[in-house]
Amino acid sequence: MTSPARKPSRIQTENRQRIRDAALGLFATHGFRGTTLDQIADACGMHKPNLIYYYDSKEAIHIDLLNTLMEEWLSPLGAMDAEGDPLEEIIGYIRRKMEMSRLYPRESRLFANEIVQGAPRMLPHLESTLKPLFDKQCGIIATWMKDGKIAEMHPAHLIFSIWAVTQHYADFEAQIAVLLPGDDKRAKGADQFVEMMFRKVLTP
Amino acid sequence: MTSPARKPSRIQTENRQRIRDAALGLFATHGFRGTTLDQIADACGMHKPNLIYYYDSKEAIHIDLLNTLMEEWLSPLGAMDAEGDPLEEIIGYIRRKMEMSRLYPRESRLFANEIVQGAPRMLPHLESTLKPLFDKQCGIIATWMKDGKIAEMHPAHLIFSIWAVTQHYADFEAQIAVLLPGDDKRAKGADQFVEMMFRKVLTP
DNA sequence: TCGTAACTTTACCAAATGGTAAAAAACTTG
DNA sequence: CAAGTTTTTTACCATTTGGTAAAGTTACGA
Repeated sequence: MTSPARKPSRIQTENRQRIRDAALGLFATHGFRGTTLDQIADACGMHKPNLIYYYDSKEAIHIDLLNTLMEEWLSPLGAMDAEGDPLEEIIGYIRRKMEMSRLYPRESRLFANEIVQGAPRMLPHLESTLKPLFDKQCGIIATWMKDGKIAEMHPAHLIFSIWAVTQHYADFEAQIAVLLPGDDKRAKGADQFVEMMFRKVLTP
Repeated sequence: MTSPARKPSRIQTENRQRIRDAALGLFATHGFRGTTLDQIADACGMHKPNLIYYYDSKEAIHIDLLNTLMEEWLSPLGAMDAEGDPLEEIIGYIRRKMEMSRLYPRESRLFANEIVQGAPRMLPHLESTLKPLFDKQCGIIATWMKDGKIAEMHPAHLIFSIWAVTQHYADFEAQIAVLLPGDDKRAKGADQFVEMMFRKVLTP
């Protein structure tokens, strides 16, 4: 009873992408319930029933977005290499996370919304995809610590604090913009601060 | 044209509180648009029109919540005392923030939702209430640094990182629960990690 | 180029939702 | 306890919203 699953046409690929791009911005700033199909249709210059032609439902768009983006969102974590220099591997990870916060704030906020609200559509994905990767990288970090390459601490909480600090700049940008106006050197100052902070924490 | 503004009756005070309490939990987990008046009415055992008797609109409930809670939410920041011991003042602040993350996760998520979505109903309040306090406390921290009591760094980014790390435990609890199961000693481990981390960062 | 499959548009619908009107009930106070 | 005020309930409404039906249009391979 499953559909033939033929290769999607050029138009299909393009339009699905247009929909995802429009939906990403809207879901990120208004949340799932706060975004309407009409808004998405407007934002990508399509008509509402056309959306449903490409996606079964509003929820299907949301789920597809989460699934599509999760992979690349997590890729920097997996890039931490057990063979590399411990301190530089972690600092490199932090730099990439800061860069992502700046380049992809929509993605950051999409996940922030989802998880703040209890991850109703992502919990299984967290279990199956994030958890194993997380455990593996925690293991690598633990080894580095045992070998005395970096200071000893709870690896999981270390990763939490990296996520918290780096993503904060994307997720809470509205607040930061009020408290630290004059956006010129804000990003640079943030980068420098965060790197200094974690270097200090990680140095044995 | 303003109403007489008589002292609210006992029933009024009680019922407004009931409404706020129910709405807090719902707004925190489903966001503003994701929460319906019917849900709030259900959660506090009242009928929908009764809510409107006490609050002009759904938005009025939300705004009242934000305004009511902002004060106590920020109070620990203001409690940092210029006369106290610098390191212990900041660590004390961090401890209070961790405690609040544990005791009042609903409040934390309410603000997280609001700010992730661009603070549509709170921007003026951030400008008028948070900004002055923030600037003042940044000044105190800067003085401590100049006096060599704690390590030198950008005070604003220091506060951001404290907010990020402490609130992360409330706002992203769903994710943390997946990645670090066995909730027994989680809170204690988090407290110890965060305190260790900032002590290290702040020590000159 | 012709026929068919893929895609788009128009018109529509049922349910959900924020809110109102007004009657009924409960409480307060002289 | 009676009169007036506050609070609660019932019935209702207009709009919004996710989604459908089906006709119309375009793209594309034989």
